[in-house]
Amino acid sequence: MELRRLRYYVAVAEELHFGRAARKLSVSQPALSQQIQLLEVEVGVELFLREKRRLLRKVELTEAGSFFLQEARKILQASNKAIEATRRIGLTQKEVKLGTYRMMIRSRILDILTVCSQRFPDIDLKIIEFPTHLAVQDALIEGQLDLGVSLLPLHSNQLDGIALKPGYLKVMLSTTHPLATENSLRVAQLRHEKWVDINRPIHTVYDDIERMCKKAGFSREGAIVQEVSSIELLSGLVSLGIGIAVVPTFFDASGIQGVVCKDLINDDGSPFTEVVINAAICYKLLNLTPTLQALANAFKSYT
Amino acid sequence: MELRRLRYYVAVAEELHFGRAARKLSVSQPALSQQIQLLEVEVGVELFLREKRRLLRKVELTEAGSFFLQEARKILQASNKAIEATRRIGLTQKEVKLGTYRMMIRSRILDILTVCSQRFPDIDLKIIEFPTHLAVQDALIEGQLDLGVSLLPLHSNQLDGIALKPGYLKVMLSTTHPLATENSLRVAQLRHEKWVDINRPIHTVYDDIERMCKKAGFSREGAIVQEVSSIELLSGLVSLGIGIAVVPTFFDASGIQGVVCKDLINDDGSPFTEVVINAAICYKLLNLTPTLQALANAFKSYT
DNA sequence: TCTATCCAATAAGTTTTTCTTATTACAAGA
DNA sequence: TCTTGTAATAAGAAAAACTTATTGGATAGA
Repeated sequence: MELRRLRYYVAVAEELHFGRAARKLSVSQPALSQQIQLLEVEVGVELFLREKRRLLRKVELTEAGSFFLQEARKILQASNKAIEATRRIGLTQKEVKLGTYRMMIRSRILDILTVCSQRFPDIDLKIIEFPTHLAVQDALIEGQLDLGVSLLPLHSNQLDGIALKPGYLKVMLSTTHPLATENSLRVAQLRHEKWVDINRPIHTVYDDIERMCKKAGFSREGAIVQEVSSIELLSGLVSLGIGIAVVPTFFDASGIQGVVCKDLINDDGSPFTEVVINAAICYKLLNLTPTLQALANAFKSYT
Repeated sequence: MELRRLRYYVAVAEELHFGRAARKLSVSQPALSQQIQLLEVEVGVELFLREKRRLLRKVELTEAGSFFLQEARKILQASNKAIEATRRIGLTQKEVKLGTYRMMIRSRILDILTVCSQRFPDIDLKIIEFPTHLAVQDALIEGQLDLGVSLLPLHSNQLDGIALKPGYLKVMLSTTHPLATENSLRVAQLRHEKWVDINRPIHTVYDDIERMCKKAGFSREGAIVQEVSSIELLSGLVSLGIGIAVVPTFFDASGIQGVVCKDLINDDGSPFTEVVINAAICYKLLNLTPTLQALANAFKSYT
């Protein structure tokens, strides 16, 4: 038997609904049905009342099923506890230095701190901020850091990393901007705008954006009225109506007063994915311990 | 975390030797090394003392490792107990009728009974013997049986089954036979022998064997001095020197006085696998419950 | 009673994970 | 130094799990 199946089983048994349980597990409904069937065969017993050709459409537990639910919960809990306790005993490294860069989104940093304190309570995570994502990579190579969040590509083969979900671009506008009523925007609709943006030296996709505009028949050259060093500052300028900006899709602007974000779309209405911002959790290969790897994995799945 | 990794871990931690543990688990050594590494990353801690570039080549547990071993044992035990107890509660069917055929090897039947009583102690397994493997299939269709062991192919699409390991042919000789000193035999070496065999109506590969002999330049026609109805009787005749016989490789003749078995090989020395005897655990699709499926799986992996 | 909707099961094909067979690298013993 | 034993690594094969699309049965509303 495998714990995956127990996790799936517990989800279905708690929801009593395959569709909902599947959503909760971020898995498709057929995958879930299959795994539950396999589990039933493994145990050799029907866990859900389904035999009656679903006369009542409700999913219900059999007697054996509800017993098994209790046991499954215990086993899952025991395995989590075992990992935690083992970690506590075996941690060689109590302090981990994680490098971030100025442009990095505050909410991501918060997420990371949260995950760490929950899943690795004995690790003391020190966040060290660098001016640019490249400075993070340098610091990793020089051994000043254990882990770093940076943008791809990595500029040394001493480094490696785990990619996070790729980010695309969205448009940030003042709520009073004429285009703020649109659902989504095509690049061409931005041709006569004033822009604000991040300082070129820190910028990883400046040229990509320029290329994107050229393709749509205009240029931002001369239309960029101000450059700043952080995305938070940028949103300030946008909210004041100084200009519009493009920001990564993973930047959450919902808490920021006076700005709205609009999806960028192609002419056919499909999402615009030509410009990609790839971030990763990276480390120096020589310094990679199981602990750091486990941490990196944990961050990956939560960001 | 997955239980597979825990099982692997316990094996290595008990053996303190990757190679031996791998053999015990019927898995290759690299697979085991990989899974253990993944487990270490998952837990975030080194479980084995390996970092020291193996100055002593011995595999040793870290402190965290031996704690984790205890926990892993507990979890595995709990999951086995959970399945057993759930089975006990949920079993809908206490009696299972399993059909076998006369030619079937006694030791296999014993294996099956053993597995059942160990893994499904609440099930009362009734063995019913039929004259031929075809009679087993008929009885399944008529609903007289829950499961059956039979030879492939299945003669109805109402039936399905799980194939067992394929069997090939080996030669059974009297210990006093001139060829009994050989290590292995080519078909052509048997051209002047007298034969005993199973009754044609029960025989599934009679024609295959005849074809095999023809290929080697002779025929058994006329050289078959007696036909019998069970493989045990057959070995009796062989031990008396009445003739030689071909039997399935999975037939264990080591307990039978006065006979030896020799592998059949091709001219190039490779094993002769042209004639295949395919057995399967089968069932009627309509009557298939999770319990029967679980039983069938259990038998499959033990035979 | 018909139609639309909801839901789990099934089917087919893809992706991910695990496993296998080399091969390597290192230590220890002859 | 050469051989042997052992675990780690690499690369490709096999198995397991997952995806989307479809089916079929059951309910609810027209």
